Amino acid sequence: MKNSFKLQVYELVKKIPKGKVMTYGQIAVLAGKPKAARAVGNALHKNPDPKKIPCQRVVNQQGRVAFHFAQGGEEKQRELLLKEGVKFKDKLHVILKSNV
DNA sequence: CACATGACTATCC
DNA sequence: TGGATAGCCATGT
Repeated sequence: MKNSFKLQVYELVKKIPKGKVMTYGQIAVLAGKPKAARAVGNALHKNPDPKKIPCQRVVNQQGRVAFHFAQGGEEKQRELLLKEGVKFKDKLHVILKSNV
């Protein structure tokens, strides 16, 4: 296994542009498995390179951030994302799309 | 190889 | 609208 599904997830996550966030489902689709959102989260859960993988830019369908389990400073990451241009609806909820 | 686990999503009540 | 349940997929033991 050289190109495991999770490896693709890492690549996709690392390719997330600054000031933007991706949902697990979206990443799963890009990886080729629209239903593998769980596997995506699992892949990030292993997170071999949390310093290189902006898992904080990866949120769930609700827009809820997941870095609660990531590098440990959720508030710090929140400010970091805010600096990048990511707007937060709430402390743990980012604005994915203005779908009102 | 089979079972158990997990940072999800969609559907139902 | 919100909580609970079921379904799907990959990884690790």
